[in-house]
Amino acid sequence: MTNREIADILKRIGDMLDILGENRFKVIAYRRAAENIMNLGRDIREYWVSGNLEEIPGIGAAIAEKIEEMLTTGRLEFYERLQDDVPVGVVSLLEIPDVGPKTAKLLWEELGLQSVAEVEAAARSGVLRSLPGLGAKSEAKILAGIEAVHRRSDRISLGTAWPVAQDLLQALLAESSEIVEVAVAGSLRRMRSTIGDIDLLVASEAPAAVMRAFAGLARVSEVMLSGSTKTSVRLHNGLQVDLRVLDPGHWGTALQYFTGSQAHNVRLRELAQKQGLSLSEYAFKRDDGSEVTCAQEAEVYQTLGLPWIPPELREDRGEIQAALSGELPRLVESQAIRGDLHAHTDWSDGAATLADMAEAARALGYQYLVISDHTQSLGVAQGLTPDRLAEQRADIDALNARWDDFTLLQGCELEIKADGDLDFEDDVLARLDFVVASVHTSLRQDPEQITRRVLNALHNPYVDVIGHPSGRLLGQREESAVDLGTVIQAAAETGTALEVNSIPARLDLDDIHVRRATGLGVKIAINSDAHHPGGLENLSYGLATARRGWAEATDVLNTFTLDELRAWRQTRIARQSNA
DNA sequence: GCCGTTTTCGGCCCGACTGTTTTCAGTCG
Repeated sequence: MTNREIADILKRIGDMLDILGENRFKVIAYRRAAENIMNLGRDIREYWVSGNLEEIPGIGAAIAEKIEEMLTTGRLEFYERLQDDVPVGVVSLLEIPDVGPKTAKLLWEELGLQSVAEVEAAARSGVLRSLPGLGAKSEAKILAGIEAVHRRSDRISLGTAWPVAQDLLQALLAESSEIVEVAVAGSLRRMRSTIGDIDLLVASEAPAAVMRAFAGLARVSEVMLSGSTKTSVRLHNGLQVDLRVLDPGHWGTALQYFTGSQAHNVRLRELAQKQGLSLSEYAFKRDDGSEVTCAQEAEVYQTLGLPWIPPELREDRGEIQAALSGELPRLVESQAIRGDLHAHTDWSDGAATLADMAEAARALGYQYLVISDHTQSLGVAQGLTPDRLAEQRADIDALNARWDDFTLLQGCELEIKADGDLDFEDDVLARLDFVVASVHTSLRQDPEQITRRVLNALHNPYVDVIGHPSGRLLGQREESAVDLGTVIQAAAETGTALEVNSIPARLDLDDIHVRRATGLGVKIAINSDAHHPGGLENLSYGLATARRGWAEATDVLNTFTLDELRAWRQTRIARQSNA
């Protein structure tokens, strides 16, 4: 069983116990364990084999025993027995917004409903309103929630949400003069790869006026909810946006709170409690009722004796412990990026010329740009033959005479073919300045096969980086079956770098595997994979993903100067060729 | 069910909003 399968079962156990009305801390324990397993970045079997399951945060003797049973037998008796008490179909009712454990239990016990479809039918026929505690409004709300489920209101990508949020902030500032501070909060500020809804935060002395202005923005199609501190709207494009407006004096606690994550906040509040403080989005309260307010976010952490923690780290993945012991990473920043190692031109499937891509990279302040057009076997992308590659080299050399502060490097995005062979012979690769090798075809191979392909590329001394290693396309395609744990191990041995591809639908490697890779000394390359000049700017999303993976500048290949980059490649080729 | 710069037992975050409520439960983040 995979990490995800085990985590899914533990999470569902949490849901079942919740519906049964079990001790809520037991429920939280199962959910926390599931979350931490999803965050591992390595196969849970490794912990099991070495007898270290209980080293995973949130996993104690009881859950460790259950994991062991699942890994040994592929089943879990406890889970199967629970299904006699709560059918899995009842758990699925929790997917409906505004239906929680109590309502799910009610619908099941009173009406025998065990699927979203059955609840929908019951709601339409008007029987839900007869249940104790439910009325006509609740019935309508449940129906609306089910329609939202049907619309498959999937999470949207970071690259979609970020510009929308910036636009909304600008529009809000233009509409209202009563705004003291504005910020993006929530998972968007933490730069998660996908976003459920956009959270905006405003500090103002006139909240009602600000919220009226917000509800009146042209992009807003519907006001879903409005209270004295919070307004939720739906935009014409279907996105949900929550706006909170708070007093400027409470800005620090509010920004901290609404940035989350929820799990991070819970940890922080537990820490506060140990210090005799109660933390809310408004203030710290002491037992005697006196308050400590924070106008700046850093003051919140300072009050608890912590350094400020960057939003990208706030996922309860050990950041508070690291902050307590003074071991927070010094995350890589955009100024440290000296170049981009993966970009396409009209020589293959890009939209722009070599010169246009180069000038765009130079305008970003880069020292170098690697042109990595596709190679011959990727026909759909007009992949280059060795001959075409030689012609391109002449053009690149000619262009390089233009600048003394910038260098265009010739690379390629080398096909790792379905049988594991590479698309060029070594003598062709040796003439290039840089090589990114990627899988684009036969992504549905079984784990052994596709992992062997990537390992083969890793062991070629001329391959510098493995491009978008998992092959995922967020919301469209699951990652391939490639065993990233094995790939990362091998990269640590060969000295090959792994890419964090910055295309918003990819963000691949993801944050969890970045952390695992850098922890083993593997260099990562944060690349735009741009197919037009504007695409270079997507690199900020890859950078954020790397930061979420605790990456420091020294972990990132493209913080190197051009000389360092060349030396790195030469040294690695020499070492790997002798190995 | 997990966990420990007070604890191996007794804790485990905090508030807004909604609906069906005569004082609060449920859900959400």
